[in-house]
Amino acid sequence: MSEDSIKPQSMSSGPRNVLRPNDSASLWNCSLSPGWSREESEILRKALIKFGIGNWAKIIESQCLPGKTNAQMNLQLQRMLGQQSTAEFNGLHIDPLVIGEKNSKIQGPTVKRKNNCIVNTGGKPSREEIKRRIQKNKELYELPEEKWSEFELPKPEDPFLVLEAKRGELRHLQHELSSVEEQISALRKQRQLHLQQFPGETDSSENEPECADYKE
DNA sequence: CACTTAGCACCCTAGACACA
DNA sequence: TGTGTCTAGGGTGCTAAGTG
Repeated sequence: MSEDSIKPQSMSSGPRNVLRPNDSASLWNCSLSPGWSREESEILRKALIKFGIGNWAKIIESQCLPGKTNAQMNLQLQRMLGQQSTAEFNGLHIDPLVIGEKNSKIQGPTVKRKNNCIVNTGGKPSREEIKRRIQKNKELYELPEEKWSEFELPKPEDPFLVLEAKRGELRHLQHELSSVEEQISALRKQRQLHLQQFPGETDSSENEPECADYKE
């Protein structure tokens, strides 16, 4: 830091750099982050068991999770472990959800949590302390090699095939949307005809939800 | 209804660490 | 020793719930 008197600013004020559609309703008690699908989370879990916790370079190299950065994966690991500090599991072939399950049961006034993750409050542990914890966690949680060595991770796909699949998905959704729009339009016409024939009846459509959201 | 508060997710960066 | 990587911890903006 060059300016020791200035408080570090992690993010500039004003609008955020990235607009996130997933800035959404509360996701309490949900292990998934909005940016992670259940499948992706499961792939990461397997990759962590196979390559070892914190071995981001190998996971990225395997291309089993294209587009994910080590920062994103680390955040998801923290959610799975249920604790912010990951150092004590570094390099271990463990199931992070086992630790997460254990951490979720830890309660008490001294337990500080952030995003449902236990935050380290007792000062930064020394190198020796971390090594000691790694050894202990290895004895307690490490899975045998014959278990994780046969884990199958998704192979990197041809980006053109991925693009084509996404286009197909988009076409399907567009078709579904126009079908729903047609149904709505037909119902409206039907109702108008009915009201023309029986003008005395009230228009029950007033109680219907607005469909404006469907318009692009 | 407007405002406040609580709690969440994601972003960001300083500093520690590993390695060439 | 320089450089790149990793990660702990803090900041910001969001929504839901609470309150007057």
